Amino acid sequence: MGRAAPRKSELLKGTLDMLILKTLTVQPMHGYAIAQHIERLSRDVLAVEQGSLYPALERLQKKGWVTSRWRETPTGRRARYYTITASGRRNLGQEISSFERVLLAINGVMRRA
Amino acid sequence: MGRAAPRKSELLKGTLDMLILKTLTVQPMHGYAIAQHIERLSRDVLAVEQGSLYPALERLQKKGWVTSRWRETPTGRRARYYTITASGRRNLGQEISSFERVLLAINGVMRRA
DNA sequence: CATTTATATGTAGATTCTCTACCTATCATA
DNA sequence: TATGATAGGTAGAGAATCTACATATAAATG
Repeated sequence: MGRAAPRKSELLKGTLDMLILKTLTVQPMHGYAIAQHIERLSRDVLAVEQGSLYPALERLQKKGWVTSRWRETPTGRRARYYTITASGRRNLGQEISSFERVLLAINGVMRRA
Repeated sequence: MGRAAPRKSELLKGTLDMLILKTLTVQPMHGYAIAQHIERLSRDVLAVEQGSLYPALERLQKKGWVTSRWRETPTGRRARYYTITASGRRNLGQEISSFERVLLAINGVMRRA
C-alpha cells in the first residue's frame, strides 16, 4: 500500500467554539454545513467530528451565544439552523483577542527559548 | 472594587509539551525553572501550574522525549533536572510544524469566514 | 431496482489534558 | 519568628475532544 492518506484531521483544542462562532458571522447555518465550511476554508487541515460539533453547538446555545431553529434546507431536508447572537458576537471578539494574545506569548517562547 | 487583576494565566491547551521541550533545548532545567522560563518569555501571559507541569514532565519522560536525574542547583538545593533526548528533538520538530500547519488553517477560517 | 454515498442530527463512553487544591520540605528574608 | 520563594509532588474534578454507534432521508450509481 502507498503512503498514509494525508492526515485530514487536527484541531487546536479550545478553538472550536471560536471557529464555529466566526463561521456563523457569515450567515445562519446548520451543523453539517458549519463543519463543511470550516473544513473547506482550512483546506481540509481541520476536521470537525460530529462528536465534537454537536456538543459544542449545545454548549454555545446554553451560553446564549447562538440560537437555533428547525428549517428546511434548499434541498428540502430538515436541519437545525444556528444563528449567532449579539452576546455571541461580543464573546467572539473576546475569544479572538485572547487567542491572539496567547499566540504572541507562545511565539515569544518559541522564538526566544 | 476596581477592575479584576490582569489575568496572569491562560494556556493554549495542547501546547504545553511543545513549550517544555522547546525550553529544554536551551539547557537542562528543573521543573520549577522550566515554568519560570515559560512565564518570563511569555511576559507572564502564560502560567504553568504545578498541577499541569509535573504530570506533563512525567508524560514526556514516559514517551522517551526527556530524561531526568537529581542534581544540586547552584544555590545548593536538590532538584530534578530534565534533559531533552534525540527523539524528543525529533518530536519537537514535528509538533512545531503541526502547530504551524494548524495555525495557518485556523487563520484561513478566521480571515475568510 | 438495489445498493451505496452524501446529507443531516445526535448520544455514550473513553481519553486526554489542565486546573484547583492540597501536602511536604528547605532557605532567605522581613 | 513568620512569611515568601524555591522545589517537587498528588488527588480529584472539570472540560473538551474523539471514537463509535444509531437514526433517517435523498441522491447517485451499479
